[in-house]
Amino acid sequence: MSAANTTPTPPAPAPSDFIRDIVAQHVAEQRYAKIVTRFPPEPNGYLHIGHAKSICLNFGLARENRGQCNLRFDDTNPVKEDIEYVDSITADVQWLIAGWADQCLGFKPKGAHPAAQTVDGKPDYFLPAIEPSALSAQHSAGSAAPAAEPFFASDYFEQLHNYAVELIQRGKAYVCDLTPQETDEYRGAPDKPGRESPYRQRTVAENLDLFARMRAGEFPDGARTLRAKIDMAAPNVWLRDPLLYRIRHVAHHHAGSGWCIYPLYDYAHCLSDYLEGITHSVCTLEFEVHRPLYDWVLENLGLPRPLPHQYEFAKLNLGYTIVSKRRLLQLVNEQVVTGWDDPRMPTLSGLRRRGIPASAIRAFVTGLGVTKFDSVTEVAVFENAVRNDLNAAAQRRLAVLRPVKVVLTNLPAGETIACTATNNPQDEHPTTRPLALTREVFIEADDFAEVPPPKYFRLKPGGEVRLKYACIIKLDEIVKDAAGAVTELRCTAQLDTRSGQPNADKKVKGTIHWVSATTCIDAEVRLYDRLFTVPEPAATEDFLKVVNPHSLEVVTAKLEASLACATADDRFQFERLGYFTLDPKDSQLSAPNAQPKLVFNRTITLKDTWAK
RNA sequence: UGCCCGAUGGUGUAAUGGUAGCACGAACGACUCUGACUCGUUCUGUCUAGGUUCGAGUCCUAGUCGGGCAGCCA
Repeated sequence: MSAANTTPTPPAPAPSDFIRDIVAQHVAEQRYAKIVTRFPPEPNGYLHIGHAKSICLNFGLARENRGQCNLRFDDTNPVKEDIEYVDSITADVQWLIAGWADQCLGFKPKGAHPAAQTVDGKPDYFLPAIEPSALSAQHSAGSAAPAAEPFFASDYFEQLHNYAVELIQRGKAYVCDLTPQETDEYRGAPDKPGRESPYRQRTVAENLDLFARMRAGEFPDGARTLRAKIDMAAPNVWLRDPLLYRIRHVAHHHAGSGWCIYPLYDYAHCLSDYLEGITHSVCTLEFEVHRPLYDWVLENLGLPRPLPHQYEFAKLNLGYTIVSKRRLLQLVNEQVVTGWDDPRMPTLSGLRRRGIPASAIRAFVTGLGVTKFDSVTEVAVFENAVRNDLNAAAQRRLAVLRPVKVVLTNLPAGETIACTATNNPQDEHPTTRPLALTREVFIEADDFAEVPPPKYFRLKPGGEVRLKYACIIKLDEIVKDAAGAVTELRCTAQLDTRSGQPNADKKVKGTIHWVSATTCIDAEVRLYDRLFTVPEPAATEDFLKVVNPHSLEVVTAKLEASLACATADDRFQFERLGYFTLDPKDSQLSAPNAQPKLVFNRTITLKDTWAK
């Protein structure tokens, strides 16, 4: 059974925050027929843990109000975007919400564009999501996979263009010939009003003609722009005749080669929301000063349907972590990591490959709350959510990372003693598996000390320790090679201390893990540690200088034989060590005519309160 | 220094004019065939100054500190 997708969502306390309160009030007032939110990434990088907060908020809002949340690519800048990112983002979102908010995910019919309609006698465009019931109906009808895809702002270029023409006709927008440098100068400064462009008073006819010629490709990049006519003296600089369209003679990864003018965020985003019937447009704090512009565009077009509104919250900052697509791209480009999905990366792909369940990420971000306070969350909170999830989900196994050989001198070679191990003591009705104790076993190097520190519970000269699920052993003799290195520990096994035997209840202070030297298998195990050495890497002068040089250590470990059948969906706890999972990329489970190659990633260590 | 936003233990948050609570963390202890889990005890908080009020973390004013905004990025 796969632990990856069956981890039950923890009994989440009904979240409450200022945005949910607003939505709840709108629901109570019946302001909208249905709550519709959206998650609008730009396809210029992979999604990371910070996006998880936004995804869970937007999909949570939809889920809690029987609404919908559209996945929409905010792809209005073709020079920075790529189809690779469209695919990874789509997969990551679906992974994160799987089993939780699948029914809320808004897709549109493949290839669909907003349809012209009439509302209250006014022309309008609308592109609603496919009803989830329609999607599942197609499934059960046995037809091919429903032809659905995410939303793309670039699918609205035609409508956006029509709205721009409308704005020009209303005298609310004009074509400006200022160069980029001049535009900056004319804008003024936050504490100094700007100056009006000399092109501001062009006639509607002139603007219409020029805008048409912009679209027709008559002018080079940067020669002209379309600008909103608002107020060059506004204290909010985003209201100083902001740019609506710029000229870029490049093809678009989704829209093709039909355009050489592309809309800017502030113009495209609010209208994309409107076209999809979004009711609550939730974004991060840095867009707060853009909200008046969001409202201005919609209000000045006289649109017939209820308008969406923007609400802002503080994005996630995590200790010892970089949450910035630009900087993560740098880590990839400079090969500090092996790729966007390197298990040390805070990307959703990296976390997934590392073995962190989606349910743990959801529990983590849900517990954070939603506020307008710019904060930094300690990694311990995230790690706690991961351990919490995995403790309940993971199958226990025995594995030795740094082996030391132990010989049980009173056990004849070739004899095996059958033991029984518990798969997960957290289960209500735990299952078991057989384990074989043999004359030679491996134990963890850390679990033996010739000169033990105070309060050392493990194996020491003359001391006793329990081999978990087997019996108590006593260390009689330490064998070393010529160089003085320990080669073998000779012990006596107290077989009557096994479960079910007369002395089973004998207590020793320490219990350690082990594997049979004759039946164990070898595997590569990758031990990950945090990628940065300081709590706020983004705040340092050069974050590449605080990369942890020990973020990855690779060992060849000895694993109990049952692990040979592991699958990439399994989550394991190697007892007393931590949580591990098969690396889905580098493991070769069914290599023809060859031994399967097992590569395990350490997801996270167990908590260790025995400080060393 | 123009505009906008924010401030509750070490960290993240709750309390919507009426007992400052929860989680993480830390310390100690109990339990333990995982030094895990679980359980128990303890620790630390309303930025400052005024005002309104029977009563203020909450409302008002001023200040302090922090964040954001001057891309033809999103």
